[in-house]
Amino acid sequence: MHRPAQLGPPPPNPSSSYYLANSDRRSKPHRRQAHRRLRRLRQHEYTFTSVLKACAGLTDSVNGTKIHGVVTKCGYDFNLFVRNSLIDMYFKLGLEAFAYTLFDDMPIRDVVSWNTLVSGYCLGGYVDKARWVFDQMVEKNSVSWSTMISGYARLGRLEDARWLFDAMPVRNVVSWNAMIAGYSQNEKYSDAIELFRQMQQAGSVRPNDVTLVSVLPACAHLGSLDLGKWIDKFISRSRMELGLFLGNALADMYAKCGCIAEARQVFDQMREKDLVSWSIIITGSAMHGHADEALAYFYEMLECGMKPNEITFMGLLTACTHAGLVDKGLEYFHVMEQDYGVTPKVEHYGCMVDLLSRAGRLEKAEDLINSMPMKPNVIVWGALLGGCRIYKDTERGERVVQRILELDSEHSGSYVYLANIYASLGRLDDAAKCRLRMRDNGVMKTPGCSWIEVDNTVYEFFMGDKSHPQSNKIYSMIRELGLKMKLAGYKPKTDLVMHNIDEEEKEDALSTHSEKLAIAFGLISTSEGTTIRVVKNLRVCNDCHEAIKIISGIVQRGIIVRDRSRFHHFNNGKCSCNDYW
DNA sequence: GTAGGGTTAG
Repeated sequence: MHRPAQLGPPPPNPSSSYYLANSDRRSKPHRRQAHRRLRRLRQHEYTFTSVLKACAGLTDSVNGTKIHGVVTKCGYDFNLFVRNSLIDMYFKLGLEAFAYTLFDDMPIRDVVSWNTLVSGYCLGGYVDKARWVFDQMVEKNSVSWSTMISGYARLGRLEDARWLFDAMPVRNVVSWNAMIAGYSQNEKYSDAIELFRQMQQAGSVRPNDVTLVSVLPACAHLGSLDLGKWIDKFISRSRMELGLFLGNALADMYAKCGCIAEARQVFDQMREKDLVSWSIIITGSAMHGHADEALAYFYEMLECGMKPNEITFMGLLTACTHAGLVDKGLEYFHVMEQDYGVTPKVEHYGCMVDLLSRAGRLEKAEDLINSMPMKPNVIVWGALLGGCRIYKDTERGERVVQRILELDSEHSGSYVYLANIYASLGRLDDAAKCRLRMRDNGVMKTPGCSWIEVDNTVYEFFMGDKSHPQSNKIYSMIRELGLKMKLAGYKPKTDLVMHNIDEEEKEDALSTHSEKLAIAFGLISTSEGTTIRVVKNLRVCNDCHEAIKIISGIVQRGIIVRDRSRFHHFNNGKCSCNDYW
């Protein structure tokens, strides 16, 4: 690739591949000669186009421009294929001006040329321009449609994407993949899964590895283990190769659905592993609280000659956080830049503040924030606020709240925290004022929401939700459990609930938290002994954590809850996090 | 064999 001069002298007039095909039919030797010339031409074409493609993929603008020079010198720059590749390369290198000039100078243009232009506009973020060109195109093929669809999807304009998807005459795998990936990458996970189901119902197109790589993250986020397992079987059934992307996506799905053992199995099974694979298995172990394994994987990875990046260190630091390994965490934090050349980002500082705050070292956490080379964000301060809440350091907490509200006047957690502190200090007027201010500013608390999958369907529950058709049964299950739990000595931890309601209402509010509803639904709709798996969008509250521990003992079932930051495996009245989270 | 679809953290 770096010595394109070796290509040898070009055929006399390479841009004339069109006439070559129809000329020189006078005699056999002539025809043979022409044939040979054509073949040589194609060979050069092929070499140029694939080298240009490589430059585009590697974003290697130095070699890209060099090869453009060679192409011109050999007289190939008006060859249709080569010209298309050149334009595409320049778009992908971000050198739009070159691409436009080349496009304008084309003697002939085909669908591919126009598709390249549309794709180039999309890459530059000019979707509306792309759409204008697309609408003008007389001849369109499925590539044109898919290009437009993913152009919209990349910018989050899913409705426009979907409109085109529905409008296109013939859909192939790539069109389906583009739309599914669009949903998946814009966090519309249920839509991604729904469309995947429609794809199978349509039956005309068989999903390929790319389809699955787009659906698996959706399963991972929603905790849709049934579908994930089905995909795993589908992979072995159709003898698909477990390549890097597919293996990574599958392992991550298992890890995020609470099956760390299966994740490890997939990981071990993969013949090739890259940095992403290692990061997945390290982060996965961390989420399950298996800090030792996360660290072991880290060292194994180093032995394989992999260089850790910022994501790898996020995994390591969260592993330390969830296991309370403060000193280890500090050690890695210091070493990451010195020994591995990975500069800590805000996220890493956030992780460290979290680690220190949870361990009760609030002073040190605050010092760390003040020593940050960049501006601390709401997440970093929020981690400290969490510590203040656990260790009831109200003085520091108030100070932190001020800083948070300076950054984000709509930070709901701060208002709730402040109101609760005032209330617990008996300053009910201040508490009321705080809540009023919250309402006046239009601050909305993120509603707690839990998902559970039963019979291939993911059900969603909000706090106090009564929209489920089996609502009555769910609530009587909760009442029944409540009685048994009281007998087992459980007392609701009402101190973190809003203070403007009385004790009985507080208990009620607690008992209808979304995770409890989901668990109750799981209990009535699955057979005895089945493990219950719930995913929650926020962190599990203290009371729910206690309650679920007891429930797991009463019903003799494993209950696995994934909250915003980690996994809790409840069994026989205990939780895998050892109450440290 | 020039154009379109893909995994990890926050």
